[in-house]
Amino acid sequence: MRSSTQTPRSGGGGERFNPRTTQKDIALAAGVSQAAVSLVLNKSETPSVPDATRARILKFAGEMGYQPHHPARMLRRARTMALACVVPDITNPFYPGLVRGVQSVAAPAGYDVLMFDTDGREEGEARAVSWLLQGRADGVVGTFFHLRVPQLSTLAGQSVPIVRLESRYKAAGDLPIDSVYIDNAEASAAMTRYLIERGHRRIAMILAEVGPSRQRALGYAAVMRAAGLVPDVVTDSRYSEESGARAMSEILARGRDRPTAVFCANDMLAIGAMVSARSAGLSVPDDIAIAGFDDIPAAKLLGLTTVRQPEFDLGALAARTLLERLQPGGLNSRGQSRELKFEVMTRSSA
Amino acid sequence: MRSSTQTPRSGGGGERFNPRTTQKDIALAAGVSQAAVSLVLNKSETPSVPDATRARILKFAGEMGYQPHHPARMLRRARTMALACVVPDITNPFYPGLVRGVQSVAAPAGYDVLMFDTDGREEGEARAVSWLLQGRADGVVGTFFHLRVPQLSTLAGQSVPIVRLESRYKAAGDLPIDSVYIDNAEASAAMTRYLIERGHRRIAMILAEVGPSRQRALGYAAVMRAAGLVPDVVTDSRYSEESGARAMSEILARGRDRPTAVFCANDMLAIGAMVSARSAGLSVPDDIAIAGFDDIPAAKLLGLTTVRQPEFDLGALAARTLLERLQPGGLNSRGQSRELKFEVMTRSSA
DNA sequence: TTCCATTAGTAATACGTATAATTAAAAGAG
DNA sequence: CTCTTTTAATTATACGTATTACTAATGGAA
Repeated sequence: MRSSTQTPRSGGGGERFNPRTTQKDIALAAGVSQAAVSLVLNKSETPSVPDATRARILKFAGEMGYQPHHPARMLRRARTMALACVVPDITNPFYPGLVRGVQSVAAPAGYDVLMFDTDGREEGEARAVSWLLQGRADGVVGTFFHLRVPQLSTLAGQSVPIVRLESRYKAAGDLPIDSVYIDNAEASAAMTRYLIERGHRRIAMILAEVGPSRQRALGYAAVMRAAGLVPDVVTDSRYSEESGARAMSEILARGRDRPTAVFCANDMLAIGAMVSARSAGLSVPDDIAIAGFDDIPAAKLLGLTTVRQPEFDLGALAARTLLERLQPGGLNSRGQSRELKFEVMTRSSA
Repeated sequence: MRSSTQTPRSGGGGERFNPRTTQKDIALAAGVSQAAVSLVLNKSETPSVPDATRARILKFAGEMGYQPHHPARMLRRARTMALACVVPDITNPFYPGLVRGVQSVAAPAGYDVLMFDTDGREEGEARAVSWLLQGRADGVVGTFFHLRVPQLSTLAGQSVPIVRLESRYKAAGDLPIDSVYIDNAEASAAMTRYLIERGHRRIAMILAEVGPSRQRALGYAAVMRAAGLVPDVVTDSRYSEESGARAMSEILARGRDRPTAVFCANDMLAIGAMVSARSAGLSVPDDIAIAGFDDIPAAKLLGLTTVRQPEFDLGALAARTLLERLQPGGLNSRGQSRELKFEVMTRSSA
């Protein structure tokens, strides 16, 4: 019999790292089989294990600091207990808000939240999909600017439910792809009406190339035309401060017949526009009014008039929808599209 | 022989979900063993597999849309290819910045980034540790307000390297626990000197109970005393806007002999303080000057004088440190403490 | 005594992958 | 023609867990 000291397999080179405690180790210590350990650790009632043995196993598990090995569990249970959030840009404070909403529902249900940043580009979204195809999450909350249902169907076809953050109602399909949204066109229309009420006639809109800009532009243009005004749209590439500043400079470069109000497709653009206008020596809102979309935390601080999108609630609703899908049989129903309400937040910038 | 249609095991109940393609499926299709498939897919040169077979395997893998099963890989390789970020509060924009820094290094190296929110409470930090003990990440970048090295050593003892975000130089220990920091006491001293230079004599400081407040208070108090002034500290519970507003109300309630400047332990507190001062009818900086710490994006927009902490670079440095640790033999060296430089950003609020 | 039910477990297997150990066949050396 | 080497693979195993199917021992009923 070899020496029975407690150092299982520490190499000769001064290793000071303990190997992880497994169910096998506990089984050995308690003189039972690994299966017995697994039963005791997982089931609250174990008919086949008497209380004495049960207690012994639990005692050793505690003493040896047992922690279940997550990767092994994922493999065995075919469940990762994780939900993924696919977002275009974590830097945009709208998305951390969304993620918190997801977390607020996921955490109590025992789910982790993973984040994947697509950078708003098609290639990034494609990478997100193949990343998810590797079985990393049980469900996805995602903002996809480029991919449509066909490209997402590979994922949904692998029984990974998806909830998209959309900009309008989406008809149901066969696959477990749901959506949550606020009516972006109507929200945009409401903001445009507000600006017109405030007496503005020349109202420009700054858009980005992708994402919800299309719906937001639709509502704006409809109201403008209905009021006998001419829509005036400037499109820059991204939803960033830089894009907003650039678009605003372009607008200001027009000189005297420039608009009296600028409605930006999101708050990041609006902040960029504000900074640009101020550094051109203009006062907001006296010389030029500015409005945004999303109501990120900074909007309140800056007095930015904007459309409040309930990002936390959208995230929470999306997560709840996913959890329903993950119940037994939850994958069989058709896609749902769930609407939440927006609110026009009137502040000092318009 | 049973029917050999391509529908492996679709239940009778109208299932429309494909099972995932595994190496075994490819092996079957290509008429080789699973091991051959694994070799071809993982090694760029396979002496034992001729080019023809290799090509056939790759062709089938492509056609069948093979994606490696991440959980199985984690189990087999004993590597998760993920780094964890443990943060007190994702809502504080300092931390998304840190996370982006981590991602900027992790992603090119093939690592995912997981986020865990401790809510700044000891219990949350403990939960983070046991979560990590389940083998979910290969390394950790963490901000721990409560846990000290002994509590973290279980993790480090499991060969999970840790990089702490610290507020000062930390002496090396035996375990693979490193730290990155800016000299918080010195940064705080610099800001205090700046406020004194600007003519302030009655300077208060708003602190939170935990975290870097101690070091920041130290630098402030030292400079105040050296200038023959009396340190004046108000401590609230958290690093939040609400705490800042509450502390500021308390200060303003003092009436006429209130301070002329308030230095807040971070920007969230400072923003709360600003809002509170303004809603009390005071002008910033004319009636009361306000300074913060961190330089979150909103600080620039609001004109908040603050200490710039290079959060992105801190995250990137932390991630690089982890990746070094994850190289073979990287766990054997002693803990390092790496310093980055701060900068006092003077804006309109002070 | 024989049979069955209960008690208290254990052995075996599967999840998908990576890799070490092994082998069968073909090619070349002597 | 035999022996060795190379080629082209295969088989077996392990990672840690969960679960199904099985078994050995005991106790009581008929």
